[in-house]
Amino acid sequence: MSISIKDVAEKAGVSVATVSRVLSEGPVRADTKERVHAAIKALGYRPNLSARRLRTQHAQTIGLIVSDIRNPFFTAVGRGVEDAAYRAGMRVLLCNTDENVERERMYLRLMQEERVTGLILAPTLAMLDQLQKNPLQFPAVLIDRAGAGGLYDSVVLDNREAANTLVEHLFEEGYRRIGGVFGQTSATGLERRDGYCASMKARGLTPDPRLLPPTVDAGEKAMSEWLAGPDAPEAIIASNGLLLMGVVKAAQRLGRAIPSDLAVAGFDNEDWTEVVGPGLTVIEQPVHDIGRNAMSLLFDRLQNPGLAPRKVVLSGRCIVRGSTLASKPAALAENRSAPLTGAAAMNP
Amino acid sequence: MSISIKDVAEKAGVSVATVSRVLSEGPVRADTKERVHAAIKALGYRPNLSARRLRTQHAQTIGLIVSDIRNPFFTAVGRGVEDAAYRAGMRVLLCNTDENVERERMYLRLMQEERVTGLILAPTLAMLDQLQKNPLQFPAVLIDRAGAGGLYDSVVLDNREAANTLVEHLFEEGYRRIGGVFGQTSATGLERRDGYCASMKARGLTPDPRLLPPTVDAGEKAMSEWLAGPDAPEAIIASNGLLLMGVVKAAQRLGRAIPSDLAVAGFDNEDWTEVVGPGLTVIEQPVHDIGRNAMSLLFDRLQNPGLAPRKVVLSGRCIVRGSTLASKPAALAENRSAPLTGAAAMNP
DNA sequence: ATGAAAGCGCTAACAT
DNA sequence: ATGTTAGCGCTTTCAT
Repeated sequence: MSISIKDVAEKAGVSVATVSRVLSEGPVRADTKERVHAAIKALGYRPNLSARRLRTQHAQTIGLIVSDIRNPFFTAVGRGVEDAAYRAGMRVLLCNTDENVERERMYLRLMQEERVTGLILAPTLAMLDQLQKNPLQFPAVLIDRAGAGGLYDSVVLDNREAANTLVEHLFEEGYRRIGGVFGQTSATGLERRDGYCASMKARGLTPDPRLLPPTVDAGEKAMSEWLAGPDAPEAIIASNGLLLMGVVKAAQRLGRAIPSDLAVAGFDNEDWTEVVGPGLTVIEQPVHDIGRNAMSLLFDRLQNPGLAPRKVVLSGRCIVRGSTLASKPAALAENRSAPLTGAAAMNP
Repeated sequence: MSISIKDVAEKAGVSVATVSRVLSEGPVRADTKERVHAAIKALGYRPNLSARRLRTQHAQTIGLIVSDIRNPFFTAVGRGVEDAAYRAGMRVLLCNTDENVERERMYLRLMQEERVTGLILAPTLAMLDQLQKNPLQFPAVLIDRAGAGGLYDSVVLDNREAANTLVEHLFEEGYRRIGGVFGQTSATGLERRDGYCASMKARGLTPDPRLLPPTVDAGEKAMSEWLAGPDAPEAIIASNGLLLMGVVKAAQRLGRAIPSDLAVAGFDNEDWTEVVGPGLTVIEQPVHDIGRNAMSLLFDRLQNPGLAPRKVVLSGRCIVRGSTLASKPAALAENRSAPLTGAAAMNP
């Protein structure tokens, strides 16, 4: 049993109410306040947050559920959330679902049992669906992956635009057979795929998107097979940093030079994308802003629960590096304009 | 106000005690149990963890305080901890101090206010000191950075051995002017520095260690100046993944080729170290094991508080890649054996 | 300015 | 097997 407010009250010769007032900076005479502080120090008293929360019905806690803590995108977003939360005197409860709906459900339950003040959530596709049917009991903001739904506040990237930017850039550099690997567990992965497909078609090219688990290993495995086959692309787009890493690993393993054998572009401007090979062309997401915006939407909603759901759409910034800047013979470039299906047809 | 056990009891026509028994799988008749479950479902009841914790005096919570969540080493350790915790029915409270003693103290206070069951902590140097003077009120396990102190259980890498392994490897490859950058905020950084210095001296070489804040930027800045100066090393050791990244960035910025202009070795086998340049030689830490071992020590202590503090020392594995494998003329190698101070002296 | 007392939601004796 | 009740540590009326 640890030291309670009662022990402090006894030691200071006052009532528990007075101690409580001292703790909450209430009206207390200076000398009694001093006596109480002395007692607190002498006993090493620390308030019990469980008791306080139970009494006040105020958790002062923001839940943050992300799908993969190993993904630097989410750690960066987390920092944004944390900074804003602590400025507001709130704690952050960080949970990691591993893109696993089971765990996601478990953590959502936990959040409810903790009676969190609000929640910031990067849901899987499956969860996104459930959230529309069974709305949450507390204010929530969706990040990174909001889908179309209109029940929740959200802050996302303009994924279609960003994917289009990458396709456009590759097209202008002369690439035609442009493939793409996309995370299959998130609305974001799908949106980037859609943007890619639309952009390809708009240029008269045949899209070749592959949906994968958003992990390094899945990316490497899929790309290894793809690159070794007859329908190998001459440029590839990866929908997040983990898949991008997988692509690079596969290219290296197969001895494909970047960009001369394979041009590479992707999402997430992580440190390593700058130093690998000739540098990787990426869409940089305003990671910290995503976190901050999410908190800001959340606080607005806490103050005014009646607000209509808002969607904040941020833009990515395309950082062009050497991985997409092959300068090659025009002849080869000509060759490239053959539609992707042409080559694919060679492989019945 | 949310739904409480009382509402459920009323709806099911039983007492709150019975509901509580149902929740804790106590002895309840099958049909009443069913009625209670029905009521729970109908009302969407979820237990209030604050109340439960207050009553049971059992937080069922493991605190985890790390110094930098952006460092993949710590996210990986975190996963190990989380896995073990959830298997034991415990929650993890993850906090991130940014190597900032202020925040570290704040979080330590928070842990106490949450009345955590136990704590896993990667302390800064300054905190390590305080921990010896003012012991914590609850069981704690130090990870990554334990220093010499004997008050706490700890699980660490054999840092001196690992640093020696790197020096030895570089020496055998013919490098003589071997510099090192080490994190200045952790016992681990200092131990690796000491191991490096001892190993250098044992080979008749003059060590040139630099202590830095353990960040990419600090590493890049320091190395840029170092490499541009007259006492530039021909090989460099970096004491963690962030500094290692800084070294690589600096080398690239200055147009130094790896390994022909600068050999590079470091700690932490992150994905990117495999794909950058010729691949980076690194010490791989058993990251997941560190987390798991920490939890295991913690649980042992919870069951038996009287145990004497134990220190688990794990070994790193040296992964040799191209960044340290320059094959160069013997003449150059001869040149290299000139003591580092010789060159340094040219710069008064 | 301070104290007495109720009660937040829950569990665990102790009754029945 | 089930109900009654005390109390975990705290805040917050309501008195004084």
